[in-house]
Amino acid sequence: MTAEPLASADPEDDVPEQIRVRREKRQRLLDSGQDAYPVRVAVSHSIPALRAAHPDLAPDTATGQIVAVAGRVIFARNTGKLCFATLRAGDGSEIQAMLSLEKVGEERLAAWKSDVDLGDHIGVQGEVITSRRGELSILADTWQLAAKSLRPLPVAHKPLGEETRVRQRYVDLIVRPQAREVARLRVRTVASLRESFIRRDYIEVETPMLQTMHGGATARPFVTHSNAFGIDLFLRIAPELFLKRCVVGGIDRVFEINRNFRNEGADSTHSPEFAMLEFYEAYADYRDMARTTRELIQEAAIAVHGSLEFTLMDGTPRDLGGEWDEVYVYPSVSQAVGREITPTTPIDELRALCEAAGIRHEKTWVAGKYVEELLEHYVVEHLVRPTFVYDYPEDTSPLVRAHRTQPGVVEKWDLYIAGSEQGTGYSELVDPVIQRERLVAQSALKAGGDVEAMQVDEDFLRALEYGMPPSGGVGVGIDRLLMNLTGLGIRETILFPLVKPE
RNA sequence: GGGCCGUUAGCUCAAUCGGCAGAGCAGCGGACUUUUAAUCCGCGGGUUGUGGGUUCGAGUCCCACACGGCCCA
Repeated sequence: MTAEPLASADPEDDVPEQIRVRREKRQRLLDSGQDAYPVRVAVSHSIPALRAAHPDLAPDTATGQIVAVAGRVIFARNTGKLCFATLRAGDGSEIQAMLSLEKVGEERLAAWKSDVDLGDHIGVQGEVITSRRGELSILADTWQLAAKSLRPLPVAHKPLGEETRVRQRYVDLIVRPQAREVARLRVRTVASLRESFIRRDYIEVETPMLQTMHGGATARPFVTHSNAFGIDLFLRIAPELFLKRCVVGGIDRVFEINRNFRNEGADSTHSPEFAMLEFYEAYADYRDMARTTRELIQEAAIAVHGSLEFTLMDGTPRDLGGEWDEVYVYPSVSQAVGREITPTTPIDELRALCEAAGIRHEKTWVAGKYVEELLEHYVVEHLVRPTFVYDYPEDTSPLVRAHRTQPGVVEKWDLYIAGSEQGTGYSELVDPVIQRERLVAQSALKAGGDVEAMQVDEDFLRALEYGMPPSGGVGVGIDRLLMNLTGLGIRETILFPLVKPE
């Protein structure tokens, strides 16, 4: 991949000065028989390993240990006969390289000054020492370029603009230690979830991302096309219907952590593609699932912060400890509006309450939708501690089982942390006849133009007809969970969020 | 979808009433054997998001578009 760029595509004189200078340095190296991108550079120790091996050497110590290390030059201070450079490794750890005239000789010192720029990867071999100021350093006997950087790094001490951070995450990762930390935090969170599931005898599965029917949630899907089958396919909006097929098949405890795609707006809390955890457990109900969900999140918090009480990156304290609060939809709305609201409250009355509260509404709404909006307006925004909100209206939850004692209510909870939705859990609807009725009703909405309504998935219904054991199911947004564990925006927790092309 | 704000050097940002487009860092040349955002001397670096318009003169005013941010729906 060494082809010269087309002159017309990238005229040499139309390139910023600093890039031109670096290209010239690369060419000069190649012309003199050196390699700007060698296939291999000797490394005997990682930077973090050396740091760990020498935690507190006294200033001006010579260890006698000869090592070879490599890293990216993120800082350089050249003096006449002694040069300093800070090398950074991928994990963010740093070590200083010192290049002296005495050790490397006149030619290599001059080459260092003329060839090496901030951002270059280099390798140095030499003795592990500490400088007079006590900085752990490699006093180089030799050095070589490991990879030439053709673009200047941004200023290390001014925060990079948000758009550049998102569009050029690789640069963000180079210059901002916190960006790398977030990437590692995500892995720790997901690993903790997996470990928690394994301890509970759950099995992880991967179900289709490309689906012939979209279902399992109400959301507008992305549509794509299969040339082989000659049909349109949907990118999944949820794995739910396949995970339930698993439970029918006898995978009694099943979970999946994977991407969902929803063809909807993108803002500071929504991404068109997002990571989702769903899990299902046979012979559990929604209360069992709430307990498991709390434990999973608490275990993740311990894995990430070492404690259930921690401070977010923006300084806000958060406490996920103990049992979590519980509230109930109809009683809490009743209390907020000052009169009893039930599943039989006339829709006109609910609409009037919404109007009185200044809630925007639409004529097509079912009664339960008004109740949920009142809930959101009066109750949810004030939930600070983690809270399970129980027992939702039946007409807004087509896949959920009816409450075992209360008519018009389903066995569903939403989990809120600091006022934002973190997850949802159900006692699943497993009666195939009722499920069919609900899906048929959904498809009628779809025929009426509702792009978010579900389709009648005959194969899913057939699976249910074989008999699905009573089960609980939960969905937890992974990106949301990371936001709740860190205080970051969604564009920070997702490494490469979707952005419009430049 | 609507409203408001923004887009200037590699990066972060200035530029008064419409009057020579600037700073810090980074870069280039020079000095310096213990620096930590080194210091000192000198020097370059711009299609001011794109396209129109007004004007003797536009980064600045007007229109359209693109991208981004905030608020509303």
